[in-house]
Amino acid sequence: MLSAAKRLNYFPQRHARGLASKKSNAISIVIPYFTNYFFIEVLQGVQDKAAELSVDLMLYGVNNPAEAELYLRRSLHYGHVDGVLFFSMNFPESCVGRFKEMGLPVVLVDAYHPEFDSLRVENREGAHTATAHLAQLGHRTIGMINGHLGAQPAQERMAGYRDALEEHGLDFSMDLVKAAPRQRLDGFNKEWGDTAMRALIRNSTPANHMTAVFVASDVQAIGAMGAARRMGLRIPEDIAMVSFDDIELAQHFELTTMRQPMYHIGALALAKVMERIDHPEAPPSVSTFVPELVIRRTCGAKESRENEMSVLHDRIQLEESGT
Amino acid sequence: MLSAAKRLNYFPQRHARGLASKKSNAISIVIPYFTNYFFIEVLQGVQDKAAELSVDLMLYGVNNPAEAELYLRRSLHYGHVDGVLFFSMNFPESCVGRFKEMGLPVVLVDAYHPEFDSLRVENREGAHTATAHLAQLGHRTIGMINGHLGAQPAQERMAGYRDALEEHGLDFSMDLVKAAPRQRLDGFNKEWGDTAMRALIRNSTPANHMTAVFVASDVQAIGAMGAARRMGLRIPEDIAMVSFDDIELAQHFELTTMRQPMYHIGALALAKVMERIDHPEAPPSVSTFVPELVIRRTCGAKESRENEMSVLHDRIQLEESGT
DNA sequence: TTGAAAGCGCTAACAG
DNA sequence: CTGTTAGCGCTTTCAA
Repeated sequence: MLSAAKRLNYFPQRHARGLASKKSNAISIVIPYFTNYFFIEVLQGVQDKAAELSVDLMLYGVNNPAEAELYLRRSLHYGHVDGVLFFSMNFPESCVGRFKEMGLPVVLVDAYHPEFDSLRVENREGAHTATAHLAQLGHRTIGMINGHLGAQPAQERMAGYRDALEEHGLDFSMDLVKAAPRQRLDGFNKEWGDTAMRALIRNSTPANHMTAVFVASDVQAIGAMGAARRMGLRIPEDIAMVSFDDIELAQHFELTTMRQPMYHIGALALAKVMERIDHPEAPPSVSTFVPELVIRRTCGAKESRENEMSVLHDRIQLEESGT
Repeated sequence: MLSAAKRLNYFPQRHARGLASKKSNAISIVIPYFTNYFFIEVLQGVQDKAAELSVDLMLYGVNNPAEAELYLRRSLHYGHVDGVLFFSMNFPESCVGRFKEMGLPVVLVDAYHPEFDSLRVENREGAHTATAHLAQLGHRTIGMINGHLGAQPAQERMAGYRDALEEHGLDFSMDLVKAAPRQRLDGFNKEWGDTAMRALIRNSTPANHMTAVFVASDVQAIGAMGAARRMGLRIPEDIAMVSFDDIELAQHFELTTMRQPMYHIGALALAKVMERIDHPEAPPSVSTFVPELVIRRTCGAKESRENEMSVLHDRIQLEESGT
């Protein structure tokens, strides 16, 4: 007879069920700066996948590194979450052991640790492609606007930039690289793009005339374009530019940029934790996304084969590697 | 002796505590389109306040009206949440009774219902101010680019637009209003801004020449500016424009716009649910924010007294009204 | 197969 | 004031 009552408008009580079954059907997501357009688009992917699988999402936005650790510990101890998605930050070494002991699944997004599943973007390769594109267009003095070097993506993108310069026999010099100081969003914001661009333009001498710049993110590129305009320089005629991310706005600004399948990354990240929950013993897997060059106006390459017509064709390499 | 063990690295188990105490220390937030810049900024406020008060946030992004109701019911039945923040949608009448019965606190943001706490933005008054500003600048034919009329803010903003026209002895005509069809983000997106602007410009005749437009949101305004530029019209010289929201990007585009204190709204919303949890019997309260005109470039008013210098001075009227 | 009983780890109410 | 105990509403296990 109880089952009869259950049939109609009955929902299990979450805490009771959680206590008894030791499962919560929720995932916590620890993410920096979700005010950043990049993360928004990733979040959308996570959210849609979560809805599809009916898992609840606990949102922890972290505004500084200390908070990240706090939220991780909370996710652990509360035991209220079946897994965690950890975004774009260095996973604190101090937490590795505890997560392993408790068997709490973690998937790192845009980050890496040998002990956990991860979902990486080939920042280095992407930056290389971007810079090489500029070099192939004939530019000999290519600057770079970067984020704070404490951020892993910033380091990787600089490495790729450097690779490309070397490959094309161009000199690398920190005079041409404007890395952000520690600041809001690790410098991945319009303001730093603006400031850095002005500095780059001021530094440019007739002897060493900068004609192109690789910008580590689209948001910075937007700021940089503003700065160039105000200083009377045209993009791409005076300074060619390629950036990174391909956020929604990139199209509006006609940015040539390295596309990251953000929505897709988010969705896959969620799918991965769920998978890991079901198969705790599988060896850590790493999925790698390689960003794609999308040619629009800012790079000055008129002839564009891929251009807007390019279908979003995520080249995903999935390599499962044993422990 | 147990208390000794508790002292060191002990965290209560969430579900056990929840079961026993019937409290979860979590709030669910039901929000549409969080991919919209407006909501992002609000969310940031909610999140920061939540961190401050150590409450957890369950994120439910709704992509269509049916989902909203689903998530509400889930929040209710699961009993896993101490309150809910409901954003910018019509609160389903079918849920009112159940929330009241269960005594689950709700606060509506940018929405209204007599039974619940709410936190409203004076859309109508804001739209009025925006349109009146244009009229005072001498414009006689002022168009409007709006979102989908099913959305409450869209209706209210149109009403305010209409008020201002009447007040200045100008004719209201649906020929001058481009309301979005039902679509992504209720038409509050760049694409609709673009489309609507083109339509408005095409419709403009020498006899009835549109010289200004009130745009219901900044994002749409960005699209609209693109359209105008492509059609060879200058903003503000050929078409003056004022929009709504004052998202971060508004500054970059030099939009004259109605500022809403989004971060503040988010933070206050969270504070309100917490307050309501502690005082379930207090009569529903409604807090009203009135948007402020921020004069930048797009309206063509060269002389700007307020301008960028205007301090963010949220005029908040708090009127507590009995049931 | 179906139904009763024993916890899950806490909090709250109660007794000492 | 401190220590003990009875549930909270489920799932799981075990007996019928």
